[in-house]
Amino acid sequence: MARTSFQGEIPKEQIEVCPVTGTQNVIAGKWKIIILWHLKETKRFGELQRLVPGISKGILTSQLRELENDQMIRRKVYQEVPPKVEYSLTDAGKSFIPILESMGEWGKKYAISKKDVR
Amino acid sequence: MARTSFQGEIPKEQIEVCPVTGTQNVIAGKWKIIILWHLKETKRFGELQRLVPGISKGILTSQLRELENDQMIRRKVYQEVPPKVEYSLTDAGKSFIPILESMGEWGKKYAISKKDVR
DNA sequence: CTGTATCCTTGCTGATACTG
DNA sequence: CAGTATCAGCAAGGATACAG
Repeated sequence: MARTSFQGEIPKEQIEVCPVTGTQNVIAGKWKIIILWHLKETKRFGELQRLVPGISKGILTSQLRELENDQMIRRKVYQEVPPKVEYSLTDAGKSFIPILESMGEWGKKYAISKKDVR
Repeated sequence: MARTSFQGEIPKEQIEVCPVTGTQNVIAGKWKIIILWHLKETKRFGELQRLVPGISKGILTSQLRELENDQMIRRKVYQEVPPKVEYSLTDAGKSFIPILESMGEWGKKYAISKKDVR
């Protein structure tokens, strides 16, 4: 299968040169973009897991935690039994949605049917 | 150091749900965004290596090849001695620049000074 | 239901040496 | 100058079992 991943963090000097790097550091993570996409509407943990097929609870948790640390999403816990947790976008997260939309539009035009060529 | 990487490719089904995924598959790669950024102007291999501190020839080559396969950049070889190779953006690549600019703007506002918190 | 803890696997990154 | 080939290391992703 084609490789599209990356590992490690980009040095800070690069952020000066190319501010996009800072953004990249936030959205890097295999599922973060998809998660943000779905969180345009507030969703519960279980919903997210269902919406993102193939993701395990552990990974979903870690991605959510990182997004939370980056202040992209908010985590609201309802003290009930059974537990209920809702995730929603922060202002920063919301402000990123237009970029996701742009990326989606671009992807429809250019990124489809290019895979499996290598 | 904080982790921001990811590994593996996102399943195709997800592309239907979230077209951004296709875009993500193209720009994922530790240095691809920086490379595209610099390629707003045509550059030679050596220039790129100098502009992106810390990247090795091997990695730079592989990232360039993947971008080429994804038809984001064009590779022009001058049959000379010593060899000369120029890289430039394709139309698809150029059309992605505005998104990079948006990401840069967003990054300046939201992505700075959030690191090293985890 | 929503996690946490642990271990394992994958494969990208990066370095080095070599080539046209 | 612009690569290619090879190898090693390690971080991220993933699975499973357990917990509040």
